[in-house]
Amino acid sequence: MEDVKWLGFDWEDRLFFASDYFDQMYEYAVQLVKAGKAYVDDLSAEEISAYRGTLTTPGRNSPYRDRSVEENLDLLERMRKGEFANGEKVLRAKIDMAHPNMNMRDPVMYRILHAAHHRTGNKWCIYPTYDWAHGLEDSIERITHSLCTLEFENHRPLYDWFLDELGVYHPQQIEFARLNLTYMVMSKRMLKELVEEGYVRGWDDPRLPTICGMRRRGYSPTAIRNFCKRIGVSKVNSIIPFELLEHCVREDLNKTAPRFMGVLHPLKVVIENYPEGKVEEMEAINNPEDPAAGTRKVPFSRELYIEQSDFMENPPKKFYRLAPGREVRFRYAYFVTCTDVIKENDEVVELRCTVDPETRGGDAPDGRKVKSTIHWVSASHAVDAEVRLYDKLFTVEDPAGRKGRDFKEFLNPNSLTTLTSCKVEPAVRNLKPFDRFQFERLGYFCIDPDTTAERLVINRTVELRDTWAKIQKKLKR
RNA sequence: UGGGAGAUCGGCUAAUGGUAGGCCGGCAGGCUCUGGACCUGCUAGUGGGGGUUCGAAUCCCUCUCUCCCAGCCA
Repeated sequence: MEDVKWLGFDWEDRLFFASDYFDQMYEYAVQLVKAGKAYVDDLSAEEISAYRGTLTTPGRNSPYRDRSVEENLDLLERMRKGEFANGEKVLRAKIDMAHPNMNMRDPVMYRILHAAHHRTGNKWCIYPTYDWAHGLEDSIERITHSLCTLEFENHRPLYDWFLDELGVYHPQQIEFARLNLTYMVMSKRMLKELVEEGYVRGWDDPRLPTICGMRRRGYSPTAIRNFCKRIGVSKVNSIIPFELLEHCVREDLNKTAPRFMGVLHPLKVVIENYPEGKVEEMEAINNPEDPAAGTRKVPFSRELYIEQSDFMENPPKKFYRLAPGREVRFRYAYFVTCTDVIKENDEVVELRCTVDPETRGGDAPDGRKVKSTIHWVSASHAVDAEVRLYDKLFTVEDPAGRKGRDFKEFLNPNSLTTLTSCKVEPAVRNLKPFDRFQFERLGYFCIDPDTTAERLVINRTVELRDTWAKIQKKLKR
């Protein structure tokens, strides 16, 4: 309920429980028995199943089907009173054991369950089945339309039958296709399995399509609602590309998320012509899409970190970022030229660079241009953070639809990557759990509730669209 | 093989007898202190066959394919 509210819905004082209608439902059952439309059956569950027939062959009548109204009334009353054990008797609708729709072959209405109910306690030991209760709740609440998913289409004739036989207010049941996402499972049963067997960290694991999971991942209510609007509602069984959801998330977050700088895979940079101990506060725009978001100060100093992937010693043609001898812009700071590369065992461990003091703020007075702008953080001011990167939970588009295969076979072993040596600008430390923001050039992120005074934990919601990654793929081909 | 439901660009979705449109993706270009965002253009579809009609995605017939149903689950 909390999740639904977070999504932006409010049912005001209209929170209803089926169990509030148990008395009324029982009265309705008595009414059907009196009309000769329901009977108490002594058959066991297995026997009922055997008597039901199959999809292509009709069922047989139960030997108890023709009990008198008086006997049925008496038996039902004694079921309610608790005179029988679980499974000993059921109340069934008397419809047609040869009906082509299996749901119409004398469906069970009440079964005996000696169990406490979370709202009615021990008042009842017989409980209505879904098919029996569903239409009654809708009718009692006088709703106009009852929406449900496609698999209940076969149940609509029964929904209609109960209401018509009772002669009560008759809402209309309308079915629609459930939402499916690529590389995901959506069924409660499967999600429960993932949670309970520890394949994910809980119902709010950011890899799950649960509302609390998406919230923890950093998806906004607006994004989720826009997504739902965009995909529409229909009766066609379809699978929506996960990428469309991500698109909607980016679309909203681009407009609303404040920007920060953070380095996921740090590479140390020393600015040789920048004095030791000097610190400058560079002015940065919080959100270029929203001038009202204002600006902030970001400290710049002699020792910085940049992203490892923003430097290449031997850059290919279309690589615009930092390389030996090349000048790029450090966002909101200076034009920086790489003068030297320090390596240990063939691995680049540090860059020596120089700044052009004339370019403070990020523009050259002589009008010269650079091919790219990269992000950075000041080494001495940086805050350490753990960043969790999420990838698709499954390796195939439709893990639930692989006939004869367990969906868990397709779990992506790399759906979670934890980075522990990330360096982020100091202002990020002021954010609260669930706050959403962008690390410039990297993607959208949010503060994970695992964050404590000692530990900053950040979830990556979704990457920015990455044109460079696309070019790289092309180059490989 | 009984019953129910469905089929429109690569994906999703509009058009209910009158110009097959939108979004996402993809491709090409523009712009840019985020290779982001934004802007422009292009791409591409009515499952097959027959019929009714001046005119069919839409109505009729037929075929094909897909999904759901044999819980005292929901």
